[in-house]
Amino acid sequence: MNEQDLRVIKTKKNLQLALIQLLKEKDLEKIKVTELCRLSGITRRTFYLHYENVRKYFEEFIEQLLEELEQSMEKTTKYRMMTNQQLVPNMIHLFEHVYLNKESYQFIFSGNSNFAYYQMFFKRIKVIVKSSMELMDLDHELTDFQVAYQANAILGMILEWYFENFQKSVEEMNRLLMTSLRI
Amino acid sequence: MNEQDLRVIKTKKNLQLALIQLLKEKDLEKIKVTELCRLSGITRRTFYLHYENVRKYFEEFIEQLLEELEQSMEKTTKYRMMTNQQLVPNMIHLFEHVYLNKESYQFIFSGNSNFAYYQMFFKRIKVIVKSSMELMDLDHELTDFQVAYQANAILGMILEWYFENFQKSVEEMNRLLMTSLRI
DNA sequence: AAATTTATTACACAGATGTATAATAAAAAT
DNA sequence: ATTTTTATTATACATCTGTGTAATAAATTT
Repeated sequence: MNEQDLRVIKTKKNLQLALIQLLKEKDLEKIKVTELCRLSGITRRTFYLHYENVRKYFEEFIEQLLEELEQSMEKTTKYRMMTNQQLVPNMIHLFEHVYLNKESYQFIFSGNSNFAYYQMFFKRIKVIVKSSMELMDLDHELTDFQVAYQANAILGMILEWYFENFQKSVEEMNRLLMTSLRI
Repeated sequence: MNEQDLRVIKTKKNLQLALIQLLKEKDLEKIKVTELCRLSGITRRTFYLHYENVRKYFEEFIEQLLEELEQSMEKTTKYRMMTNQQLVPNMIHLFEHVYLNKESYQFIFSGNSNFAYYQMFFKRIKVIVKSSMELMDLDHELTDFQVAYQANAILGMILEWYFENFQKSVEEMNRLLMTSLRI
């Protein structure tokens, strides 16, 4: 499959439009390949030529989010390095990114979602947190478990935010993260 | 449905035996209701009279694990309260419980698993961590987000342990948790 | 603009899901 | 021990999944 081929691009665009619409209407687990294809006007056979199953399709969808998330977190680290300042709430861009992509996170964190998606976040945030921790704590030797601890702690706050239906503001979340980091 | 009814008990027992066997043979997502029923000698109709779908069935299975997990974590807190000692590695019983139930956790944390199962752990550990934090830090006012942070941090270590295929010993995990708690 | 490549379709099939209905058999209540 | 209750079964049906094959049409290459 040539991802540059106009036909492929068109197919995937139609598929994504259908997905976004269906996500507004119904639960993740209720979205069938059949329906996705009917709505996007492609045949099921075409879908299966691209993806093994629905989960693999969503993973591609999520990969796009991860790119953005990475950029927003690196923004924070880079700024700290350049100005050599201590971390303050308005330097954090993570929650801003999450809030802007609320709808997507709403389906990723839903109970019907697949654990593989969460793992994608866990793994990516670990990489980011690790390089950030290494830059800040040059003297300490870091284990993978300390990184996993910190990375998942942050994910815990996002998850809690999701459970509270994103009621707290981005600024409030930034402040809350700071208090936990200082404990 | 009367859960005490001998017929129900028999049905569920047969189902669980079939599940455990199938989990050894194949991936979680590959286990079909049809197969589960064929192996346990019950009809598919009976299965659906008890559970909405496979996920709901697993949730019941996991609930049993959560009971044990809760007890092992409370053991730690209670001992601390009684002896009024500072937390030391050999007081932690959490990882011991996880290790003993390795097989179960292996399927809960697999990529094919459902995020709902993880959420069950998240929610339960939050409750436990909260009461533990409140007992220790009587002066501080706790937000749900601080609790979520700590609870998920611990889950992060378990998750990392799973990814490393439980190579580290229970004692090592206890020590590793201590270092992260002190950061 | 014509030839070539290849993504998409149309159609078909075995097996799975989820649900409905009446018949049956096993347990509980009397 | 008999009656009553109800969990389980047998059977059937519409819909969905995942895959195979040959025909078609759209894009790329020449």
